[in-house]
Amino acid sequence: MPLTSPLFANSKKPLLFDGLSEASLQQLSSQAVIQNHSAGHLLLQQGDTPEGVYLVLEGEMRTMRFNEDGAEATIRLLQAGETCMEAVLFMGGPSPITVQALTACKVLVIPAYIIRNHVLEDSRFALNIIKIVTHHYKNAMHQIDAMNIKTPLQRVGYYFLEKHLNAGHDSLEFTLPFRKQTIANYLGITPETFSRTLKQMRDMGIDVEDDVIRMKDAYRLCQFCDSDAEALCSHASKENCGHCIMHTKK
Amino acid sequence: MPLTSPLFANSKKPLLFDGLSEASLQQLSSQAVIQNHSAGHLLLQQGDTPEGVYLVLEGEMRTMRFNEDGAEATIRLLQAGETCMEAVLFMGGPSPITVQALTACKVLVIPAYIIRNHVLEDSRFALNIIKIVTHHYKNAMHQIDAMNIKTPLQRVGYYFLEKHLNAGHDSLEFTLPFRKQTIANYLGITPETFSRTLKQMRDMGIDVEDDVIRMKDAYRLCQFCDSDAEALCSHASKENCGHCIMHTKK
DNA sequence: AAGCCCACTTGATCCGGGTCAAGACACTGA
DNA sequence: TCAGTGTCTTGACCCGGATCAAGTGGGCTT
Repeated sequence: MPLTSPLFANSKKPLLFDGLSEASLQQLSSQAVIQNHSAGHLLLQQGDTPEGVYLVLEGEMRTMRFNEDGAEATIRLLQAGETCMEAVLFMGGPSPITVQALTACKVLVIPAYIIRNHVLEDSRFALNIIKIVTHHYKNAMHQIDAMNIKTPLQRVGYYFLEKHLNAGHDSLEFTLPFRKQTIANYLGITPETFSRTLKQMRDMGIDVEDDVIRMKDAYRLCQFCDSDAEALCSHASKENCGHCIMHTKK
Repeated sequence: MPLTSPLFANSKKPLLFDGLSEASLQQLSSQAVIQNHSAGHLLLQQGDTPEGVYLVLEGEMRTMRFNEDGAEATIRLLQAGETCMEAVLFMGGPSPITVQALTACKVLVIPAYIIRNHVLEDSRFALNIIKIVTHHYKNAMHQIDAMNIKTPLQRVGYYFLEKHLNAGHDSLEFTLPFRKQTIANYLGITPETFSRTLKQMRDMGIDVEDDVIRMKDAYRLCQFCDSDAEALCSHASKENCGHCIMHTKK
């Protein structure tokens, strides 16, 4: 299963492989296999030994944690082109997370021992792993303070702001990448509360029609900005944009 | 500032330096400096560019995130021998976290460029970084599901279980490593709720006297176990310990 | 077209943890 | 010895989001 094949036609090349030599890619892909899973299937459960890194080729997946009493917390939501379990392979011990297919999925599995060996052999690959894990960690920190100190409106607002910046600051429209109840769980709120929060959004000039979000102007989400989002904002460099909460507070 | 000096007399050698050659340690320490900070001082604020990795030599620190309205969420609590900012250096962009001295502190600072270069030169160092960051990430995931799905009693119980396993399963006593309000904030609850939760603990045979926790027997915390804690439990290998919730549920 | 399913919305109620306020207790220093 | 200070505890109240329940509407099958 050569990684040079047009596997990533529909998505950008995974960061995991960024800047690697052909030989390096060969070695990584030598033992990789493709799996197909149906919606809802659990690829790996909390407590299991992880078999390797999963790269989503098609479909949607999520990583999560289960409670004894059945409650669940979503850690990450993955789309095609994204990987998971890179971090878990280096934690030692059983997997702290469960991996679930949200829709029918096609995934590429790179065995654990290949990954672990390759880190020591290719320093660029090691750097890629570090970058990916730190990125996940950053998101996790956002989740933590969201749960801790933010109201549902702020959580949804920040989530929207990320999607908005991702679509380009000047686009007044973006689409929710997952089902609403999936996003709600990721944000640590119930679908009911999410729905009620969307109503508040409408009162703030942010129109919600099914999964399409339309803003009256590009600054409607500025009140949810923080220093991390600001770093992604194309208007932030203009010294004082006059909108962003980062600039208006004294 | 040679890292081979008796800097770590009071604590175990940091994982960051584990298995490194003398030459490698030399290179890392060549530009390192020692700083002293008083209690409450902010070594680095959200949005700043991180200067390097902080290694706590003496005292206590924490990493956290601030809200616009002043609320704060603790990400990590650090004691002597622990490091922070390794992850942030590889995230790109400004620091998403604030670093604060909880008590008077002595810290060793290793400049960012030294760390970033060294990852590419010493694969063992890269592996250490990966292990540290994944470990932080694992803790972050625990925090996320704790905020999401656990009651205060469960959060405190799990925190206690970790400390208990850390002190050795057969020790019936352990000490809270930080002030109660500090731990409360880390767990995402108020000091009042933490205090009330401790009262519930007493009813469950777990005595709390100031910062010393005494259990009637070694199995009082088993109900808070999960697959991650189980991996650290010396009694888990006995097929079915008959206490742990992991074994008693069908 | 009818019936069903599913995602989402809306309404009504409830309760857990936050908030505010006061009290208990240890430690400090004059 | 006795204020003064800070941490922790306890009590009373309140509110926001979870929960439970019902309603809406689109898409599917038969």
